[in-house]
Amino acid sequence: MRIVFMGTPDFAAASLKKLIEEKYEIAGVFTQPDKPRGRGMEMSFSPVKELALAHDLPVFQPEKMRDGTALQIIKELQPDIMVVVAYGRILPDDLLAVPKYGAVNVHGSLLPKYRGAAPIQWAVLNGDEKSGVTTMYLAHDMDAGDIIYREETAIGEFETAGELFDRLMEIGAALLVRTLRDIEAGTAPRIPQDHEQASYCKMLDKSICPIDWNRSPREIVKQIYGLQPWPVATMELDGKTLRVFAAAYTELSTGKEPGTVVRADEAGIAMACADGRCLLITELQAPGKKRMKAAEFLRGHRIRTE
RNA sequence: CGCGGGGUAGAGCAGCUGGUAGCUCGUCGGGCUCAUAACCCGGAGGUCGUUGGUUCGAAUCCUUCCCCCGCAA
Repeated sequence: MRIVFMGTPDFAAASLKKLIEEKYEIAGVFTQPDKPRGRGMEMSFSPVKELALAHDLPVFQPEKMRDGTALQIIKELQPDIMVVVAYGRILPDDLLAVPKYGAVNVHGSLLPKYRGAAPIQWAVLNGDEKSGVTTMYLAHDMDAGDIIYREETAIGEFETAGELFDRLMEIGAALLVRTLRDIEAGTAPRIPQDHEQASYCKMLDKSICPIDWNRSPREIVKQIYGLQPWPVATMELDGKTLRVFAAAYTELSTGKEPGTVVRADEAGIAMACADGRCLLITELQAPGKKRMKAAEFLRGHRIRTE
């Protein structure tokens, strides 16, 4: 199997790494163009590019997918199949049609649920009990191709999207290998998606960070853990915006308005939520500071409780 | 030179309109109590990130560099 791999972030790099370990022939690697990023705006390579370079694989970073250059490159590389994992680009149909076996994709959700940009985070944000990975053939519509394999995994009550991400990318890498093996052997299934059941998720942005204390403790917990490592849930306290990293349930109840600080001690900062229930904030970060336990934060910050 | 915040005792912070370093917690010793993350008394612990400068004198003003953090991607 001669493969052209397309991907950009860590999630994709995990799959590429697996393919390399499994001795697949990688004809070329596509990844997003280098961009200045990080503090100081220094140029940096994508995780996929770093990995590809470390293994002397040819790297391609076309700015545009539809001006013919990408198609030309693919044709010259003559892949049997294309593997696309979180590449960050919509691929034109003529490109997908080049390889004999077409193009397969690893997606971080149990399709047809959560098509789109941030499926893993949304599974956590919505409080789902389980998530998973799907391998499928790429089709014209985003994440709508025929399913090959799916593998489920349970989501921990206090698992962050980042942690689930790490788990799914390993599961995805293994599932990808199995998928490729069976495609080559001709035994891979091809199951059309039930488009009626499809749901789409939006890309995350900071507008969903502020915590709405009128929601239930569990909804807020899921918001806190689903928005890590980025963009991180926030709360207002003494006019400052604190980033919230961890919370715990508590039996404490109150008659106070949602958003009121009910108690602040070693255990954490108890905030009033919906229906008189409370949520204990246990780890946070103040502007310009690093993240710390609520108990540590309280040593230097007097908080009024009501 | 992308923008901004910060580096003060083990931890979290105050002091920063210049004049011999302070608070909370922890820690150590003692006391009190049937008892407690309780309370009281006392102690230890700091080259105030680094370099140079201004000054009679700098944590506090200016300068060099290092590190941490947020925005932006």
